Amino acid sequence: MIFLKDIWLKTRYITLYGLLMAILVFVLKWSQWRFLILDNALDIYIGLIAVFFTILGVWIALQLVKPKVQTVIVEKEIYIQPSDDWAINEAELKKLNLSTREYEVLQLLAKGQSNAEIAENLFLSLSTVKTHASNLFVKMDVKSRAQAIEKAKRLKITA
Amino acid sequence: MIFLKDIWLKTRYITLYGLLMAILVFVLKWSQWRFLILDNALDIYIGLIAVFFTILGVWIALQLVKPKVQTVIVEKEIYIQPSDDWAINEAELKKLNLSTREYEVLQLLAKGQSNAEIAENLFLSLSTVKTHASNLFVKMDVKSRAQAIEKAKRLKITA
DNA sequence: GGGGACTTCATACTTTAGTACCTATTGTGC
DNA sequence: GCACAATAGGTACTAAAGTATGAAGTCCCC
Repeated sequence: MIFLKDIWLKTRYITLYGLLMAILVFVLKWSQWRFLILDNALDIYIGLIAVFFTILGVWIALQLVKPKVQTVIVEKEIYIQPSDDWAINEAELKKLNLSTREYEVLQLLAKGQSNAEIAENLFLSLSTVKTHASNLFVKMDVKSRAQAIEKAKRLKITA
Repeated sequence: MIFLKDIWLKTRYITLYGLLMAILVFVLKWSQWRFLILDNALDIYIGLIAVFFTILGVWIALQLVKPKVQTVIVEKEIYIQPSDDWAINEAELKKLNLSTREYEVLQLLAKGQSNAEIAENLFLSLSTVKTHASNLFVKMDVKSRAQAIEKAKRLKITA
């Protein structure tokens, strides 16, 4: 049913337009006899159609117009330590023998993110993040994320 | 002349629309004779008008409608080199306006200690440590000890 | 001497974190 | 093909962390 709803949402305007056209054709077919009798009324007839379809066109356009996206850039101060000693990094990192995913989790964890936030950022479930974090703590020989952050910062193994 | 130009700019769409209508009426008046002969062609005639005015409506709407503006705020990170590595410490610390006890708690917290451990080290109850920590987080504008540690290390306000 | 901070502690509660254990899939190397 | 590591995810539980609110004492300053 979700599938059908999706199609409806994507094609609703076209569908509505089609239906309107169909109804209109029917109305015209039925009403043209009256107008053919009152031959002089053709101008009015045409005028009404013109107005109607103009309004319809305006309406369609209003529905379809894509909102323009205006980007506002807000400056945000970020303090970062000037990288002087920049090598211990690799050596200590290898010792820990972390897997790719574990390291990725550590990166975000060391930025102070919660498990839920990490899960969102890495497109993982909360369970998986917890599993990775738990394994990470064992490998790093720490007992909490707080200690993990402290150690990561101390060993300079964070990006 | 500027005055005239101003009026033109403000009313150009309406004027153009009026002109188009006038031309159309003329064309219709002239052409209806032919269509009245080919009576069966009325449907096609109506159809063409419908399509034409729909398109016209869309065009008018696109010209007149103010674009929907959707504002997206993007944070631009500006990396600031903390001036001289080992003095910001004091400056940043003062900004936070921490009390003595809060700062002591922060010290241990930033070493990765749990609330219980901090309580032991400072001879406080767990409640008190939690209270200090909570107030600390407010002053530091963070939401968890993880963020507090990260920020403390980044600002270099730990002993 | 009263108001305002800081400090200490408590209770009650909600939310995260963390652990343990299990299933399942996908590459990689032997 | 199969073992193995890595990845992803689930349930169920316990343990911390964090919030809210209130109470009480100390110290200092106007």
